[in-house]
Amino acid sequence: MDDIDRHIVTALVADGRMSYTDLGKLIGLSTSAVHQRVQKLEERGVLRGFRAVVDPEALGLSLTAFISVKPIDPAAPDDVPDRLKDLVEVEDCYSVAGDENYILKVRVGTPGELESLLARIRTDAEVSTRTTVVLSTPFEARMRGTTPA
Amino acid sequence: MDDIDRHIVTALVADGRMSYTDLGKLIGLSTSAVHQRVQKLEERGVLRGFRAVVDPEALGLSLTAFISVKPIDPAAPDDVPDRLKDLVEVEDCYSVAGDENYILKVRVGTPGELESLLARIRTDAEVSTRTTVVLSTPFEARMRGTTPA
DNA sequence: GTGGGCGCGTGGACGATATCGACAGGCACA
DNA sequence: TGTGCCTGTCGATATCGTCCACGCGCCCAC
Repeated sequence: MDDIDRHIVTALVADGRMSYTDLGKLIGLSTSAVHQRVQKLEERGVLRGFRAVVDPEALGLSLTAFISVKPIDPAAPDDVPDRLKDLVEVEDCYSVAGDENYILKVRVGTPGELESLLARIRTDAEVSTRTTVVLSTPFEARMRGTTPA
Repeated sequence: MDDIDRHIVTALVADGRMSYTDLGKLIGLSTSAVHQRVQKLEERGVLRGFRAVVDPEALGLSLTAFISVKPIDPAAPDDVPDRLKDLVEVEDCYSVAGDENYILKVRVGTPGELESLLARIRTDAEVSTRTTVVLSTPFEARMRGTTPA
């Protein structure tokens, strides 16, 4: 994991479809060399994969919210993530320190869908919830590939 | 935006480097046809781009936190996102309804870095902060491409 | 009914790219 | 001074992206 690797990672975060040829020219290495490095970065788990970035609005998911979650029975075994993983509306699930146990980020289309999602979360995971609705998203999913430029 | 488009989007979210040839076979269309559709999806902004997914730990960013932010002077003009956009540690910035004005997601390497980041946020944006540290991440950045399977 | 325009998909051809193997240089270590 | 390892270059080949011409079905005007 040297500077060249960091440079590669940065470039691929910016453009995941960049060809190895272009990548090589960009960082001053042959096509094969960058190819080998990318493969090793994937093997080591540094690069987890490549994915398309989709506009949630275009999919009709115009309402984003954070839901803080706390078990109703603190003594019960904690398998909240397991119980929530089938709810496709739940995009992120973080276990956190603090008053609540988990923070979820969810995306739905309408307030009505949010309401029924909350009901499902409460019953499926046996938790109480505190919801914060997102009004706008100044920026999101920025990634510093460790190389500032 | 029909079922075929949704299918394409789903496939590209799962694997952003899938070749047009494979994509065509997968959804039962010729290479050229999927190529045209993907281009239009990009033009329409449904597909915002392609990026590599990086393991933050591999970059030495092992500490994630949410920071809720509230202006010290509620009467001051609200340009918090502008003031924070240069802090590369801030990955997401959401304007939210509720007691606080913004929720930030940040990634740093150490508690010490979090401390100095908080100081910078407070002075740069003239806000008070409430920080929730992430202990673990059961899942993150899931994407429903609208096609359940 | 007929003809034109249009959106969408197909198939082929060409150049570019990914991918693999063989080989060369630098470096640490014995 | 070898020896092994890592890393990069180079070249060959199959595959892929990209572009173009064509065909089909649909809608609408006349």
